[in-house]
Amino acid sequence: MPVAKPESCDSRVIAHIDMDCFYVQVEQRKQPQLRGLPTAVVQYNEWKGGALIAVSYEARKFGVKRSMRGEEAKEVCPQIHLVQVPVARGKADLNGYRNAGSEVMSILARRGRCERASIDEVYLDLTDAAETMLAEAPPQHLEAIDEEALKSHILGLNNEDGSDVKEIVRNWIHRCHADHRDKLLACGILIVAELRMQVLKETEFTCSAGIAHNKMLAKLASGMNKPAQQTVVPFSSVQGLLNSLPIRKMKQLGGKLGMSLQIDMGVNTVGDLLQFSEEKLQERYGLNTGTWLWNIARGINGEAVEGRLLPKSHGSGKTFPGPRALKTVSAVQHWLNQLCEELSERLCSDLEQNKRIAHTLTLHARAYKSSDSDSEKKFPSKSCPLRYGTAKIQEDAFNLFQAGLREYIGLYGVKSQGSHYSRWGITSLSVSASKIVPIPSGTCSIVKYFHWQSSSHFSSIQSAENLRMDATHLSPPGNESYSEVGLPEPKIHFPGEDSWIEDTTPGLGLQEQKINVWKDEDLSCSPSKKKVDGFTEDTSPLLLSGTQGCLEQNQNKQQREFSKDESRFKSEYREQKGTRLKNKGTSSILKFFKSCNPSGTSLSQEHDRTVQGTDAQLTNGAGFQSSCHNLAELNEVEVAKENGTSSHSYIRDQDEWRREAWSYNINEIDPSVIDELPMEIQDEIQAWLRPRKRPNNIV
DNA sequence: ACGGATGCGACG
DNA sequence: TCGTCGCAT
Ligand SMILES: Nc1ccn([C@H]2C[C@H](O)[C@@H](COP(=O)(O)OP(=O)(O)OP(=O)(O)O)O2)c(=O)n1
Ligand SMILES: [Mg+2]
Ligand SMILES: [Mg+2]
Repeated sequence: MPVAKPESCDSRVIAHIDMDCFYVQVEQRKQPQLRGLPTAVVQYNEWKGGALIAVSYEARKFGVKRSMRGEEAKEVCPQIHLVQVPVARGKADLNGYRNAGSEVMSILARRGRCERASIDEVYLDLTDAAETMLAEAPPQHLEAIDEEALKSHILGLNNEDGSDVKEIVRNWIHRCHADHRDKLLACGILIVAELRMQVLKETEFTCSAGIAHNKMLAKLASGMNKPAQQTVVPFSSVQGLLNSLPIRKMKQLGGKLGMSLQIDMGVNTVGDLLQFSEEKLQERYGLNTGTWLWNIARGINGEAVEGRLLPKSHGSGKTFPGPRALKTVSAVQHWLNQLCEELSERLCSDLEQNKRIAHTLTLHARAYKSSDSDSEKKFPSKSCPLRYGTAKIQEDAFNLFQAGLREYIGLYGVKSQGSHYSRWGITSLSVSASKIVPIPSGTCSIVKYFHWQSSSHFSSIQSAENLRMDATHLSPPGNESYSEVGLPEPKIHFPGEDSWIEDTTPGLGLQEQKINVWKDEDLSCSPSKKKVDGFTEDTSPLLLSGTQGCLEQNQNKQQREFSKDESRFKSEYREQKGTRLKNKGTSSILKFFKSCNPSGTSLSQEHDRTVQGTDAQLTNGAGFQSSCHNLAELNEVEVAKENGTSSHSYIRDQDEWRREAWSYNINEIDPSVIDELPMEIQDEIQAWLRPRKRPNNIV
């Protein structure tokens, strides 16, 4: 499964940092009186006290475990404090934890490349920082070693046996005879200790860390001594560590693969893997996995730490177990609306804070079918272009659901829902947004070039044509092959339920309105917005809801400044196949931004991946106040213009879609702007220009 | 079918 | 690509 990479002598300094009982700490920061007490975070208190998803170390002493029920926990630890996960829109709301995780990450990213590995952990590549320290201020010459560093656990050292451990650690850090790799790890110890102290000081959270020469070992080490400790894996201790390590403890081997190794191959420890040749492992588990296993057995893991602080997707979902399964279309629609509302908020936050736009909306569902106790059938996932705006997301998600449902039902006969309404039940629903790319807004001159402009409030009602058109307006690298599931199709009739749905055939506008009305009636749980006019879908400004990292806020201010500019910039991009700019690769622009954006307070790393072939067509009303709202409208406006000026046919094949999405009209770019760009960018742009003067691909 | 809500990567 | 699956926190 995991991809393998080579590297004979890997001397990188990699750290893995994992927050201690993270959700608990987040709640304890909110309620400091809970600190030091046995505490757990539960979600959905109603049933058996809710399920535990995080447990404090005090509570763990009593045997309290994750996935216990609240009531169980009370049994083994009567004094335990159970804190509920916040609920919004009838579902768990994890945003507080996400934001807390972002706080931590912005600190941990200070000393080297940082990869968000989960909501509470990151990998760091500290190689450069360690090398620099070794050259400029080697630990050997330091008189005072930080106390936190002295508390490190160094695998393979004679510690844990009584004598003065800190002295031993101090000696290990200081010693001059160490080989280069150990010296680098010694630097890693100091850097990580410092980072962890900064995290504690600035967030009040403790964390634990592993420091090693690769991600696998660092991850392994971070979990060995918790909480609030750090563990180092010198090269010399690797084999000893792995030889006795149960195979399931290795990341990626905790499931079927690990079980297969154990049962089919008799591999109980990672060391047991050494007996098998790479070919043997490949033969059984495939080329990639085979090589990966062979390497893992030897402590080799060349996977790079990706520089990515932000998630690649956003999802919102809920399960409806057993008797609670959704059995009517309107119930599904209700919950889809909730999920989409949350998703839309988070997309809006992402846009504001990180200037990123998501391009694909996906709906996942699970269903059971009690027709002939043949339950457990796969409900197909469906995706479509993502249009911003809560109501649009809701509408599109609902259409995706209907498309999935038609398929799902069709698989065993469309007829059956006629007389006795469907026998299906939806046991889980989720919507997610993916293909998230930064809005290109590179150098200062480019930023100036993009005048964020105001847009008036248009109706959000869209024609079916536009619904297709705006799909690819702002597009991620190479996508745009979308099926028609996003198109409004005749609604399925479910007699006896959802009566109003049956007469929504004519237009989206009607349906939209009805949805809103329905929402208004039955959705009192949604606090912020009460005004629903048929058009403006979501008037609650997301800006107010965020407890967002202050880091990005600065950039928002910057954008607000630009947004005051009334003038308008517009360009269309046209690009030919083959000259498409890649996210990674040899783009000079990419290199340029990489070299000039080493530090920064924003979690957004847009500059590292600028020039996605998209263009900023964003406009913005009064400041940024309604930015999210306007974005959706803007898409439509631009599309409409596009239609008018270039007379596109909206019946095009996928290839045309692709070109469309990447295309722009170079003639509308002011040449003088190019002169302001750095030379290496100018070169590249000049290279684009010539081949670009070509006839259009459009009719 | 009460182990929920998310998120990532690889496969075909 | 999309959709499915595995694995993870
Ligand atoms: N099955 C899981 C595992 C984790 N989490 C959430 C709650 C945790 O607090 C957070 C981090 O997961 P960890 O595995 O890192 O566990 P903790 O941080 O809670 O404890 P530890 O100190 O062992 O890392 O993710 C979750 O919701 N569901
Ligand atoms: Mg943790
Ligand atoms: Mg974790």
